[in-house]
Amino acid sequence: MTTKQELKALVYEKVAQIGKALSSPKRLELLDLLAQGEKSVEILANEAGIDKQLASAHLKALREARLVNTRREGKYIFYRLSAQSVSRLCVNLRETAEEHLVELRDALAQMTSQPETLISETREVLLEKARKGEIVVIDVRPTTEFNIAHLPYARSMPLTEIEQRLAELPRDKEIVAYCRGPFCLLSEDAVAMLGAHGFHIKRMLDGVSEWEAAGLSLEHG
Amino acid sequence: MTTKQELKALVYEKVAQIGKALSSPKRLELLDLLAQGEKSVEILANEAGIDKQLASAHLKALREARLVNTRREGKYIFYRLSAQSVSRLCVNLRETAEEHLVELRDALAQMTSQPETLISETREVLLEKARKGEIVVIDVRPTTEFNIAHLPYARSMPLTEIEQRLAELPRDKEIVAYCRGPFCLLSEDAVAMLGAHGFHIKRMLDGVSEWEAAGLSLEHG
DNA sequence: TCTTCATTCTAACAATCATTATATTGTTTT
DNA sequence: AAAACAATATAATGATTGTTAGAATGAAGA
Repeated sequence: MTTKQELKALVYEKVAQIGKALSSPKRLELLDLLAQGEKSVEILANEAGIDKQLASAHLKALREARLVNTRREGKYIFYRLSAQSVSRLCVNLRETAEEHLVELRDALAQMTSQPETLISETREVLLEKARKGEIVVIDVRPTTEFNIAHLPYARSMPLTEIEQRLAELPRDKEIVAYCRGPFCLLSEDAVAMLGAHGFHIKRMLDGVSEWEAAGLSLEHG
Repeated sequence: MTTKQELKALVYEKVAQIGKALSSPKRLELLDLLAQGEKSVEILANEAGIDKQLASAHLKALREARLVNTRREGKYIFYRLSAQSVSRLCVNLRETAEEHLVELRDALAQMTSQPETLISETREVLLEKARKGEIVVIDVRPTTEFNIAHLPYARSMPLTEIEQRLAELPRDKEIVAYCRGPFCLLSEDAVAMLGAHGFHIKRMLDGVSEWEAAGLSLEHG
């Protein structure tokens, strides 16, 4: 028979298993990517900049912690977050890290070349401006990710296509770019590019996870 | 010069550091204890059932992740959570673990000898009943923890003192006991003891962290 | 100085990591 | 159907890191 004390130890062990899953930088990066929608191992490996078998090993750890699920489609295996609560936990972890670790805040500040291009409005104000058409919100992630979920009133404008599609963007309005979240560099690149072409471009750090974790709703499809 | 890619890796590394802090069962137990209020290393070691140098080592890891702070008072060094966001993160981690790991739910169910003594009301209903005096809420943690923070309308009735203080408890009303949280065994013991004496006793799994994380307010002092 | 509380150091052991090589599984071709 | 192929998964490796217990060191108070 298992004593209460042993059960208590077991219970903490299980929670620690989730903690362990969140204790590797690469796994956190994979989770951030998965928060954008389901992806195959190959895509995840490419986007995280690691090789396939390493990605597979990390994904196995995440699967054993039940943070992700899989689905087979032909040769490919698609991974996805097993629930929305997982992305909320990731956001919570990141926010707590940001709150407590100065080095993290410093590194994040260094990642933004032009801090003056960061928007300062609250999410609600931004949403209202977008609704009224006073600003144009562009989603610079790949189209597939946009199609799964995106911010209200956002227009899909993948970083890879921006230069060919400059004509679609207004020159008299402020443009706000966003991407996968505060650690993603896509919107940073978009700001550099559109800024060089003379647009009024700013960026926001939220991705869909952060937006949703703040209690705001997304658009799908 | 550090490239953007290196900064990105650094940033994930820092978040993973928080994850690492949360990846050991003993550290999670220490955090749960600290969520009740500040405690010295010796007290923490005793309550977690480990020796001082091990407690000290784990606390060092938590301190390096900036999840806890210290304060010296004479010979003693008191540790405390560095912010309320830390206990919220712990609750979030535990809830996500509970949601995803069946083994955890099973173990938790086994920890409760009499599942029928678990209350089923929502927090709001319980609060209202306590306000009206329809039930008596008892806090079975040590008095020091009660004094730092406790649930509204709760009465301090440490497990160690219950048997001497039976006369203070009503026999015609439902009594609801709570302790440090869902993994704590104090309220379970209180139910066994008061049940044996013929009281209408139930327990709730919330501790002060869970209560507060649910957006409800606590009483202090 | 002696006692108590806490930390640090050390060393053994266990767990985790990235890498390389090999195996599995399902698809396509013949 | 068998063979070749592509996408993942697993196994084995050495390097690194984490855990733990014991002994030694610090720091404060009596």
